[in-house]
Amino acid sequence: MADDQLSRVFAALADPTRRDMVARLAVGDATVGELAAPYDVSIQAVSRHIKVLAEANLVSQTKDAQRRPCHLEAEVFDLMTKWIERYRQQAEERYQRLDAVLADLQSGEHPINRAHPQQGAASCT
Amino acid sequence: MADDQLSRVFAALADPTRRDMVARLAVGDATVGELAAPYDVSIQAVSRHIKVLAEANLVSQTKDAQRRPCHLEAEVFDLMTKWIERYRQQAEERYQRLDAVLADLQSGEHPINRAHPQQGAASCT
DNA sequence: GCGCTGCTCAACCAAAAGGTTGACAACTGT
DNA sequence: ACAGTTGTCAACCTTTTGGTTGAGCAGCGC
Repeated sequence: MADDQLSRVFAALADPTRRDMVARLAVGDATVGELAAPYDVSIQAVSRHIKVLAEANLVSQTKDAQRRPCHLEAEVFDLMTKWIERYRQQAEERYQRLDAVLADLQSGEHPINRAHPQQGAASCT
Repeated sequence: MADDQLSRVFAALADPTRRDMVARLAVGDATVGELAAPYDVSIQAVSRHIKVLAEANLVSQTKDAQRRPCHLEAEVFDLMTKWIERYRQQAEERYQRLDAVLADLQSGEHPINRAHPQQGAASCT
């Protein structure tokens, strides 16, 4: 995995166990032990999962005696959403442009030489 | 990596090279060779990156003579966005509920026994 | 002070990811 | 028909990941 923020976030969420933990933390903070309970892996393994989530800034841990309550940091989600939204929109726009071209062709105005705006030539703005 | 859809998508996007390819495909379809050009890895490596993206249903490939043009399938983004949105909202709601509790405490009405809706007890609906 | 609880660190292991090179399949164009 | 282009598959290697167990640190309660 590369060590940039976005890669860490995606990689952290690529594991179903970790996604599950995020889901649990969304309803309320929980200690390491509480988080570990539902799974039949060692508590050390869970501790490491949490570490991965923490390094992706998806959760933060505070101190409460021996306990280390975990808290979900929802802001990082924005980073992902922004990335996703960007390319989704771009792809959609491109799709609509394609539709326009096809419609144009149908109307028979410029019969040839417009169907292949090959790769990049279409990057308006 | 686990083999469920969501895991595959997140894992696929955890690699900056693959994210980069998605970005390029958002502006327009491209062949394997075209996609490989900017990177100084073998074309086989790129081919495999594409395979990963394809298995995550993020791209599809068609045939054009020897070429295999890649096309971005933006729909899968919805899957991620939905997952993210769900837990972001849940976390936000929880945050607001906490605010309400704090305000309640401030007003001095129920001074004790409401500050710890411990883990899960707060799961309304 | 001492033992228990809660968690993390370290060493180790198996499996997976990501890269390489070499072979080769499929299609083009002459 | 044959050479060249484009892409994939297979074998191999190294690094990372996710799990294990054992040791140990820190804080609480008695």
